[in-house]
Amino acid sequence: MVSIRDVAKHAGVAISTVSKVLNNYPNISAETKEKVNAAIDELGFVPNTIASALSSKKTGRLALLLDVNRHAQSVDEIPMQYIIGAINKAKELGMDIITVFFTMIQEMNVDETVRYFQSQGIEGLIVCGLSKQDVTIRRVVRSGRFKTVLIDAPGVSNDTSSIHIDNELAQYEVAKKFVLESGGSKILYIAGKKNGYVSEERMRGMKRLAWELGLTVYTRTGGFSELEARRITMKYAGNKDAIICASDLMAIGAMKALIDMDIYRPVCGFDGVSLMGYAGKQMHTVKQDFQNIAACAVEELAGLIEGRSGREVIMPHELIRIKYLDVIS
Amino acid sequence: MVSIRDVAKHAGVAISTVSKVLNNYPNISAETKEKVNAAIDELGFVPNTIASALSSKKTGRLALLLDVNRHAQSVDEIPMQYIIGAINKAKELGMDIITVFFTMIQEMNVDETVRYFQSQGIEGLIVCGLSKQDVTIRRVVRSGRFKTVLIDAPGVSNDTSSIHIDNELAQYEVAKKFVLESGGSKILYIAGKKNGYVSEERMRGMKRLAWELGLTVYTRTGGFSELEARRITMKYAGNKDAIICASDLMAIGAMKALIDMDIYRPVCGFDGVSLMGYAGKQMHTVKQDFQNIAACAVEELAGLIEGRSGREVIMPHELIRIKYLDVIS
DNA sequence: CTGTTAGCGCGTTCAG
DNA sequence: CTGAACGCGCTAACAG
Repeated sequence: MVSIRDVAKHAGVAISTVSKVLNNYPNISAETKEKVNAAIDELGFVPNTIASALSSKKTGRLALLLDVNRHAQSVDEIPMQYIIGAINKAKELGMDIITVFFTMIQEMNVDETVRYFQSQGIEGLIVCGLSKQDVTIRRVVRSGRFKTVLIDAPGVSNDTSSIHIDNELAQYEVAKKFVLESGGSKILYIAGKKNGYVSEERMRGMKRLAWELGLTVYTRTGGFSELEARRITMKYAGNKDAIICASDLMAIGAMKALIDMDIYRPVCGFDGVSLMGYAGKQMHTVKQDFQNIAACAVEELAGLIEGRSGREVIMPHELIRIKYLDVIS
Repeated sequence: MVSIRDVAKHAGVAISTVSKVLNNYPNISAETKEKVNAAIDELGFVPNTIASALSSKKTGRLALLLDVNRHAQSVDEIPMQYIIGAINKAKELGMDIITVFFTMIQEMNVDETVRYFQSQGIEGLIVCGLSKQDVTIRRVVRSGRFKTVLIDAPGVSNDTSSIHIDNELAQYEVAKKFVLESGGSKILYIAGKKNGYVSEERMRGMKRLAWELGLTVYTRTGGFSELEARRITMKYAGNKDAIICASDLMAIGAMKALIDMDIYRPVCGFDGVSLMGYAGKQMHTVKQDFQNIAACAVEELAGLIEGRSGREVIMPHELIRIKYLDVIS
């Protein structure tokens, strides 16, 4: 392995000079800079991130915490989009990301988790979809030992930012468009989780609309589960005019139930996952750009690490209509 | 940050002794081991992986190379399953994984890629679904600088293992069961990619069956694309008895085409993705356990790193029938 | 069985 | 503007 020392020797300068060239320090003559770069090229020198991290105490390593059930044959489109967005942006910024699942952390206590990240040289955390019962993670975040960006969860502090779309507004908007278009006033609203942050916000949006349009809204929580949404629809959709769901997956469940019940009711979703297309239906929904959200989270985290203060970032959303052909074409 | 030195002082032993305790070296008396462990607990010491890696030259870092189009609203179930399986196993073995996408590497040349991995202290690569035109990655692998496990691609050497199901057999089996059950002898076979490894193997299985049962098989390559499979089906399915696809995604495309054409033909898939359930159809297919395959790949890679020689590992597959309710229940 | 001594490859003063 | 020297936290021979 060719090291910085070899480069220095080859270029006829001191090690520190090479280091300075590498890290773009000022006060290096263009001439020596050239010499050094030439030597680097000739020797095929590769700066060793590990040594650099040890010495500088800056690792540039982030952890992306995701909530996926490892055994379920679940539909993991959203986590995957987060991963893609985060990794690409991290690469761009010269950082690297390790992906961690909530399930792994659930097997550890706060201390172990902190130690795990610490020993790995993790400087920052991006936590996706934290809910109120994820106490361990919550405490890890609050320990303040890591800069953190929370996606879809509140919590801003000096070293914690929060990033999400305006869930209340989005739910309000999409539901309004949907209701005005499909008519009807007796609505079945299948919400997310009780105590879920985004769920509550979306619920508020729904309530606001109900008040505004004088709708009768019957609400149940489906836990973002397709199956549960299906059950709820079976049970309560019969005497309603339309169904509004707090996620696309639940909307699919609702649609399946309607098919089984052999009745038609318009359905409205939320998230804009491409999976919807496979359900073969046309539907109003809110589209979130998960990749972009994750990318912004990485940038935000880089900012926190560099010393900026935490803040709340609201991402844009879009109202769309997913159609059968959207996926295929 | 409390370091190994502090622990040593606190326990009244030498630094190296602590190190030995940490790494479970032999020849340490139970007594001093206790002392050291006590000190570790009291001080809340966290071994620094980075320093350890620098010193020992063993990083325990693997890269998982995945082929996902970053911009496509693609269906990423399979990559996600690989990620989950690999990460969980890696954690279990005390290694860590960074995920890398083919697209990132395509922007680099061989040298840059090797350097990138080297500088990150990557010791091993798990490459999923390498195809013949991925020349850069191919060369990186052949450079022999990294231990490598190839999932779904051939190539065994001293420091390279290959791991995959028996594609020929699986295609043969599922197609046979499918054909015998649904009847008919004029088959449209939508293969994967020309020059794709798994594609060719599956094709061989199909040919063997055709020969054995005296089937007439009309073959087109759909490039594992849903849209392409759809086009092919539109064009050629009319005068066939059944359609066999080299992937579930293409099977979905075929089904959609059949719906559009308003004709019925039985369809057979391959992979066993849960996504199939959303298409709302019942279908024969081959089920692969992607999580398990990835987990085995990690283990295999760990073995290679420890000095074992490369080899070929054949994973089991299953013949299943995906039904409408499989996903939901 | 334990302690001493060298580094691993790099970043960073601080003299020159 | 440059270079010598030290140390990051740990592992790995070697002595004892």
